[in-house]
Amino acid sequence: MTEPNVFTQYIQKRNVIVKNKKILQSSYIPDKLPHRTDKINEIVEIIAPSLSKDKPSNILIIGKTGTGKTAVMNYIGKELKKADPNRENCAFIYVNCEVVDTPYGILYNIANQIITDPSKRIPFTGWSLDKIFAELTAYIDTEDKIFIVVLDEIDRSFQKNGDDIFYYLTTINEVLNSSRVSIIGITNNAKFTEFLSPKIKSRLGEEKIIFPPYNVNQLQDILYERAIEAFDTELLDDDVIPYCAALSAQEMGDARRALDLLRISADIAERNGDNRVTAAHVKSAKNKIELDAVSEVIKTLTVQSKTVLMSVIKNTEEGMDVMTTGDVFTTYKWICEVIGQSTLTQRRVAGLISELDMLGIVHARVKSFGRAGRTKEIELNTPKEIVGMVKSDEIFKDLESYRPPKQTTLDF
DNA sequence: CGTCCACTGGAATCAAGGGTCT
DNA sequence: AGACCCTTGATTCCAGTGGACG
Repeated sequence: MTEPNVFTQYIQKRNVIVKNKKILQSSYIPDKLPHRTDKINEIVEIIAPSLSKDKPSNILIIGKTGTGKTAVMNYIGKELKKADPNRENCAFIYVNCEVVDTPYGILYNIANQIITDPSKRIPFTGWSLDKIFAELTAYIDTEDKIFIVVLDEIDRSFQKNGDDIFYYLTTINEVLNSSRVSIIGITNNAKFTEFLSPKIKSRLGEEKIIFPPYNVNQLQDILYERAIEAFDTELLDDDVIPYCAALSAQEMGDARRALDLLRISADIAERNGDNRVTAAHVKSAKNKIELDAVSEVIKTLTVQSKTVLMSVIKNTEEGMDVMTTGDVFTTYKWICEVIGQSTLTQRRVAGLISELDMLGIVHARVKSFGRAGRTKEIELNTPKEIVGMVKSDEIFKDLESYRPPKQTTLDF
């Protein structure tokens, strides 16, 4: 037995409901993907020629978040490895463009999955893109196989960097002698292709596969499939899975959400020391997820962004429900002065506000006040807990002790 | 109906900071 | 050490723009 320690009481108190946590993780690749066999077959049919060194068509996979796009591709990758264990005929490369969203990063990732020789690895910064292109192309051509490159969340990269890398990746075959590269792009933005240049558009979308959202029943099946592996299902109330499924079905059939919901519900139950998972746990799990999502975003904000957000909060507290860019900027300048931070230009602050809007932290709409000008109408759109979190941030500690200059006079 | 405000949105550019290469 | 390269955040410039006011 282990010696008693600070964790002992915690571990003992905890009821174990989930046998295997990993299975409920959305990154886990199950052996069975319910309601996706048709899509799997479709894709397999297209890329099967790669096993005999014939280049398959490029594929564009379109579908909302949590419709199983990534899971299906990873599953196929796993199966491909089984079919060709030594990567003699084809190699499967997966890059998530949301995680690495710079051209350099994407290329670096692809290259280092292909290049096995440690001495030839590409440094994570420092080279020119041209050089990586050249090096990668040369390396690929020393082999004689089909490279299947999966670019997940491909639209993220495109938004930031345009289509240069896609151009390179789709034209690479013209300079290759022995090997061939085929691209599988995954996007959740159906309109993504509209913004591509025509040439790349037709190349990338040689084959298109649409992943429709799951409906309630399908979500239930998916959850159930995982639940029997992960749980002692006796410990789940009967209405838990249907409830999780129903909640996520409202959110466009997002299976990832459904799984998160189930996992966190069980987590909360365990932590409370309850011995069953109930619908009430699901409810609090839902709240927790929503809150976590926002606080995660807040944490990664730059100092300047936080200051801008703080300005919006301050203005709201001063009784301004809606405000203009100018209002925010005034407060922003004031806050910067108090906490001793350099101020940005109004143009930049306006940009930061737009970013906060896109993140859903504030609500901003451009509105014209006629002759009184045109500006954004900004509203705070954040739960209390988050506001508290921002305010308690260390960078604003000077602000608390500081008494704001009286701007409005209210006589009682 | 035209004017004109107070910004917006986009593009080009800069500076700093990460790094490699010779 | 100096020449380059990429990324990121910030800056500068400038041509719009919706609609209340005159």
